[in-house]
Amino acid sequence: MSKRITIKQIAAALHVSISTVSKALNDSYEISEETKRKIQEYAKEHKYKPNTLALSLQNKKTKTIGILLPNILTYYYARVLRGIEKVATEKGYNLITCITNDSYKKEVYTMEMLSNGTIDGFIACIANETLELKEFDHFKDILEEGTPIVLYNRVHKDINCDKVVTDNIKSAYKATRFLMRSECKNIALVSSTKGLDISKFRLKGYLKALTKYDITPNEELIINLKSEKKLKTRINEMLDNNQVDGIFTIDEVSAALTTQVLNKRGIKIPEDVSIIGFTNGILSRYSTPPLTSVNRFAHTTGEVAAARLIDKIEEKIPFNDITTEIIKTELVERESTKKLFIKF
Amino acid sequence: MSKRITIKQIAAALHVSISTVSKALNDSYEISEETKRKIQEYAKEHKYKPNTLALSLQNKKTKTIGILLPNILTYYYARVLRGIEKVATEKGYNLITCITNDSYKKEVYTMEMLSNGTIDGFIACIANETLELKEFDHFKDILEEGTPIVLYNRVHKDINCDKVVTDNIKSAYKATRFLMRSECKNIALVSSTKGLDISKFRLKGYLKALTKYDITPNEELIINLKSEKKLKTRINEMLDNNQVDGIFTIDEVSAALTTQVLNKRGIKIPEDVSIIGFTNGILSRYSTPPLTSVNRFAHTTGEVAAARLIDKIEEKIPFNDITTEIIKTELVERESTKKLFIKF
DNA sequence: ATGAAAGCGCTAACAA
DNA sequence: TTGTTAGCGCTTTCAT
Repeated sequence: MSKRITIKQIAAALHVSISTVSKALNDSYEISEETKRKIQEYAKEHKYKPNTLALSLQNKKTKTIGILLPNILTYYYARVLRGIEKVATEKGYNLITCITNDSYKKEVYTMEMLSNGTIDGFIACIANETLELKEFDHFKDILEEGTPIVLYNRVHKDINCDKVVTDNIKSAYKATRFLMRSECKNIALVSSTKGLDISKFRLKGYLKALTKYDITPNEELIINLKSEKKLKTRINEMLDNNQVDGIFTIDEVSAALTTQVLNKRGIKIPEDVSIIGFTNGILSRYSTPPLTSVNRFAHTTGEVAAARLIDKIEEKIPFNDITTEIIKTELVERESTKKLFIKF
Repeated sequence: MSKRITIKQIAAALHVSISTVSKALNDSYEISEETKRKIQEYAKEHKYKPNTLALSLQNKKTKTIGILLPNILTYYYARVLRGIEKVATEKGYNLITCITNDSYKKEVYTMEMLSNGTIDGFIACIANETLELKEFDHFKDILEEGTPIVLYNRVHKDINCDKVVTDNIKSAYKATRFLMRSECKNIALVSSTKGLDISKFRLKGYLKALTKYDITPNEELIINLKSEKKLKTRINEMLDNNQVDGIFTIDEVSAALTTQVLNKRGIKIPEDVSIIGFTNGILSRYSTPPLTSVNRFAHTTGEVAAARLIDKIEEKIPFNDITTEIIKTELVERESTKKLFIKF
């Protein structure tokens, strides 16, 4: 257990000054080849590694980004993280990752903790609780201090910083329209994320599509619950009392549970009922049958957010140049919807 | 954009010395109530936050743990991370998370990067490539330096440090036995992770169970591929030419694809064929039908690893006290296997 | 009760 | 070409 060696120790061992060692290790032109060689050799031999902390203290730059995720078990966030990680690594940045669990308190605490020189900037998705409380002072304070923040997925207009979002309304509109074009007449909506913005916006897109095509929305066909707990029961009830030939599921869990219910009832997908999902995650790809769904490009979201933040940190963009990037979506056709012969 | 304030600035503003400010902020008994009040008020007013970097440099402790994950999209690793995160937060530690993508180079680079004062210890899952190359010097060097490491899931005997693992052989044995007890005679194995230790060990457990119950393993019933690419084709071939009434799938993706194939062929689960999976992730829970599978307690794995590492860091356990913790598994019965009436 | 000074590991301006 | 010194933000002896 040989502790790490410092520049000072090298200096002492080689009877030169500390700054000579520093310069030699940085390959400065000021130092003679002879001395450089000697010092570098000694350093290598003793596995010298510069102390990052000391460097950061000096440069006022840590090359570290703080990431806030509401959770990591949802495929979407895992993929966003992957995207961030990719460009961060390319540009030599490390990631400090914190999972807020959608708690306001944890979010505030974490941001306080990290905004003291530990990180150069934040990439964050606002916790649900924070959004409900409408308490954004911690974001504002940090921006005030000159630390850049990029918000993704969940944002709020009161926080004046860069944002990367998905157009939920438009995407839901397109998904619903797709069902109509594949000849579905009675299109239901199933959600287990009531209360979240995404749920609100996707519902809006669904309603917009129906209205646009002169279909009066039927309340009985809209299941919008806060959790997945009673979802199966409600879907069964709906199917007991209504004719349904298309279902737009707002989140992956809803899609999976809907599929399970239909299967239990002996309803064939897509022959009897078509299903279209949102968020093209692992559940969609590997479900039986594979699910047609809206791909959100989570990975791109992460990449864009990271690139933007790093540009801000490195002052390639002025701090006050604020933008909102909208990541487009794409419909991935699989086997849970009927093949369309008329393309549009 | 008002930059962060330092202790020095407070001292200047209040015409006291730096050390007085430091002591006052730390509520030292040496300072008069009067002065303390004045200083603390001023600090609060100007939102003073101590610079973590400077503190870490001083204490030689960063209260930060480096986490190495082969990937984050697999539910298992996401859950391990969650477990680590939980205890780390409780004990006031931050996490620097790095995804190695199973690359040896990235693993070495990351560990080099972080082991320079940035982190107090590592929790790591060895990258596949590293395991293939059998190159463990980076781990050994870091341990030499006195930085503790806890390895989880994938380990190697040449690395002498704390470990947290699953008993793959035993678990696979139990899963296979379960199929036999639910009256399956011809039990196939499907894997898309050939080459990994997990694949090797689970296969071993499967064979052990067959042998134990006097069944001669049939090579035609063992599909062990390196990726999921040709998996469906191979499963179809197997089903074309063999009688199969039980399938042990070694990973979640194999389970999902097997389910898709059976469904396409009109084979009923579990009436015609029972399936049992490994790793009780999101795919198992939400598949149609829900999958009976071996639960690995990924969350516990993370918790145990983190607790152990922090104890090491805080020197509650001597550095040389090395243990290997085996996390037990549990079979979660769902709908992809026949109900057993004889419990065991 | 307050302050001066050294030091954590390193860089960089300046001097020799 | 090499060394001295100050300083990054903070804590902690040791004087005063």
